[in-house]
Amino acid sequence: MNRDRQFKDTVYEQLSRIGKAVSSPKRLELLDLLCQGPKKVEVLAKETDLSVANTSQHLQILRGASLVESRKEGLYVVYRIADSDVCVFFRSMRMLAGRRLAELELTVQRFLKEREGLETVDREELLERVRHKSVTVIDVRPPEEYEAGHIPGALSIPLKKLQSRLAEIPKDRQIVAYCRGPYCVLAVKAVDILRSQGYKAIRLEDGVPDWRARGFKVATGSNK
Amino acid sequence: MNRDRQFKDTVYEQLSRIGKAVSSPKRLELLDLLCQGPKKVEVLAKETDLSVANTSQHLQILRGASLVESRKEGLYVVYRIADSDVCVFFRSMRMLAGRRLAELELTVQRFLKEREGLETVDREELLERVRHKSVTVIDVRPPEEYEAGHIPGALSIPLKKLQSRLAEIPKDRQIVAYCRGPYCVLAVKAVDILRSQGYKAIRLEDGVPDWRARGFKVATGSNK
DNA sequence: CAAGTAATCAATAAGATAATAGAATAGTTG
DNA sequence: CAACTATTCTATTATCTTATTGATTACTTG
Repeated sequence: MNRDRQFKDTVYEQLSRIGKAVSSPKRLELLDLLCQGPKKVEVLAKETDLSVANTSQHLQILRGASLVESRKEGLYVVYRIADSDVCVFFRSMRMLAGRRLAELELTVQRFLKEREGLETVDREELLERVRHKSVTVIDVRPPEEYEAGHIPGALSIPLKKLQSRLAEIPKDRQIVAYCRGPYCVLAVKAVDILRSQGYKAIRLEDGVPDWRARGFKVATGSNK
Repeated sequence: MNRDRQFKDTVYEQLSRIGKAVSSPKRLELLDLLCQGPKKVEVLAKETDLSVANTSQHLQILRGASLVESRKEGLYVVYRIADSDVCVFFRSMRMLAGRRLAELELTVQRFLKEREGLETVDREELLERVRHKSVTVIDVRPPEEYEAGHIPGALSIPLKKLQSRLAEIPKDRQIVAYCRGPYCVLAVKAVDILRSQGYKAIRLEDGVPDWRARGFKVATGSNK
């Protein structure tokens, strides 16, 4: 029955290729970023605080596991998620971690929740309001990510430009800011800024992958 | 902006605990087995062809990632999945691998499919027949796994006992054998044996976790 | 076609991981 | 309470991983 053992070893060896790919914190960060849209190596390196060489190596490991693909575009190499299933998988991993790892919840509580004053908004309710456009939604991610996919009706106001573009935001309506997902800090900061300016602002934890996973439509392209 | 970096590092570090846990082939095999039901260390060691000491270590790593739990029961330590979400996650990983990794598909084709003569049964159709009990379903896993959860109406006939219990299986009906899932060899062997004895037997790729994931009921306990 | 740029490759050192074997522990049974 | 059993712990070795650095490749652009 040695043939069975060999078969099993090969099968689980293959499965573990996916596991190995997602066993490094930096590769998970890269994957999370790529779930927001395609990106050049340089950008990924900057976002993750890695050297370009190191980023490149991690990306090749992800590519080896068929989780991402790369294509030379002009002077740059652009990496992208190989299949939307990869984002679904990443999300299921993120949610499992969120539910099972107490330390993770704690880290987030300390960093994000304290700033928002632990506001308890009903998420489903908030999503409904976003869906029915009864609130002003702003997407504070970099513009390329907005273009790659955003919540329909959302305004693209990257965090970096927020201060200078406050005039575009109505002061009398409820503002909802979102970014890459529950572990992204952009929307948290946006809410900080908006509130200090007297806006009624709130953060939506979900990112575009979460929005999509709920079966809601995602818009692409610039808002002109 | 160093505080942000620290936060991100902590978050992805946490996420990677799950990734590290599923980055070893042997741990994946253990997880797959535990998704079939709770098991003693000894049994897990035998099933995976690992030494007991080595098995114990791997199990502790899985426990460190909160994927499994252990409890001393009499003379033995019994390990079990910590939460059914873990099986859902494992399944999503298995399916991602199945879809993305060509080598995996190839390995399975070579080992399993050739024996079944590459029979092309419509899986949905087969599941329907199993669901409506218009076929005789046999569960060829060890009895403990059957007791921990099985397809309603299935007969428990462990592969080891199949030869001696052929009399219990009606010869005029279609027989469907299932085991742990798509990468388990038990049902393949059962079908081999049954066919050689003149039965109209076929293998169902799905295991109990897949059955459950489709929203179908799972029965527990022995069949008396 | 030379200079410049983005990405990758190669070599290394530090650190983590896995299997093994033997010792130790905790609990059970005679 | 001594012998036994299942599991875990410890130490060791061999094997991977990761980050770093500097060199190299593949393109583009002047």
